[in-house]
Amino acid sequence: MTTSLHDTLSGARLALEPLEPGHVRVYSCGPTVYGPTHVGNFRSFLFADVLVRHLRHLGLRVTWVMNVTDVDDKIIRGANAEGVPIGELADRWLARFRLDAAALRMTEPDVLPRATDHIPQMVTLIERLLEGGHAYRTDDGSIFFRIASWPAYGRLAKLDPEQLRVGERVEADEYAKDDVRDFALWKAPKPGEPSWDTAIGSGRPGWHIECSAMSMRHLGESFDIHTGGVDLVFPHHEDEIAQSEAATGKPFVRTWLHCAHLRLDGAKMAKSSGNITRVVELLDGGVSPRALRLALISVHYRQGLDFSDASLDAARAAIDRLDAGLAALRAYREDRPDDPTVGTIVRATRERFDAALDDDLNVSAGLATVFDLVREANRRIADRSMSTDDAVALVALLRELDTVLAVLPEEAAALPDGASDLLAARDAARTARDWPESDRLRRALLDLGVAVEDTRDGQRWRLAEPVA
RNA sequence: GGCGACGUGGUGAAGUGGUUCAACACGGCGGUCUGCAAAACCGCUAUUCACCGGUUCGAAUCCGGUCGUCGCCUCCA
Repeated sequence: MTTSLHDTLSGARLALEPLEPGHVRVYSCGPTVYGPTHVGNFRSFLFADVLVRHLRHLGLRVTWVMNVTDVDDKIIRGANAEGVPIGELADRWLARFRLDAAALRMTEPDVLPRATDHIPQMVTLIERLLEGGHAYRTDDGSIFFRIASWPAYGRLAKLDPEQLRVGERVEADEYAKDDVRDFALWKAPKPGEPSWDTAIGSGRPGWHIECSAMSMRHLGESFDIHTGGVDLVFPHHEDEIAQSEAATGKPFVRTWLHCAHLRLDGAKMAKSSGNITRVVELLDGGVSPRALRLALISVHYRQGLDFSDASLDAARAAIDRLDAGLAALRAYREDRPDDPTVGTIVRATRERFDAALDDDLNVSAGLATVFDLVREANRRIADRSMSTDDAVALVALLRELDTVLAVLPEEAAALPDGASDLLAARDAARTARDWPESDRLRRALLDLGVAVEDTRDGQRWRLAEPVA
């Protein structure tokens, strides 16, 4: 069994062979913290999350680094508008990002490095580029990468450097560039902008250099996997490759993974076009975080995804089915010999699931195995053909697979205050065949967020999710 | 203008040459179970994979063309 992933640079499916056997190093382009993160951003983060979770489920060690861009034009503009330092604005939105990430059950990255904490590493990298003749300084003190010095430029994005259309808006301080296509490594200080005094002069970093500096710092000059949204292919990742490999002379990244866009009303969801849905708005609006997570991960990452209320509703319904199946398994009691087919199902399901994820993260196919498992479990519950221990084994498998998907309810879900008394009272009412009281208590429990269902094993409950 | 991706049922969406190739989920219809409800289970819901032509014993899957949708070439996950 081999994990294979679609690499953007080669355009081919590559078997995952970590540079250090058994240890995979992953870098993901994270948020720019100048405002609330939208669901499109999180599609990109969550696909990396699923990748990391899957590799760990396979038993591999993974070091996952996700950068935080805390200095750029938009942050500076936002901070100036509020009259606060950029650090204050960045801290505020980084905190919000962490809340969103936790709600969506994104794995905590091993390192969440901030650009402003890595100025020395960026400076060192720029010095190496200057020494190697790959960068030059302009009259105002800015430093640019010389694209003409790097013949491989354009390989990732499949763009011919000669054909690059030059943007109409050229900033005044960039007129001094040798070539309009050259990109900024270091920007000379300007009034109203933060600036650092360094060995290469005063100023602030360009956008791309931070990812090269931080990934090298935390993962080494060559590492296994780099992820991001497709819109980062050019120029961001193209520039990262050029500046990194020009500085080190080593291959930068083994496998480039890019996820397709989320679409809203048929068009790409992007801050610049205004058609965005923010995670915090959905959560505040009562959308189930688990349904949102499922909606964002259930479509293959290289496939465009239409985000809508309907897709959330469908995800919510799918979550309900999983919850109900899990609750039914946990409530199941039958004193009988074990069902010999259960062990077979457990092994086959795990194998199919891992194979699906190994196949370029085919989450849809992986989910299909989970739902097949739920149906098999429900069948055995319905005809009472398995033992209590069999049900326990199936719950354990669901929990195991959910270490990758992370959509099942919390293991230690606690009953709201007073609910257990109501459940006991309802149980007594049912024994007395007092149906009006039983129905009244069922409604009362639902008001507390506890859904009760009656079965041969007595009543069983599960926590109702908020409406999606 | 250059480059690239995609087009599967009522909906979302797997599948990329042949043993269930049309998975899985949502929705709908019928049935079983049940004090009621819910959940669940069973059956039905695409003889067909944008359209046309070709390759092949055989294609949703490969090739060519047509139409359509989207993305990148500029900040952007």
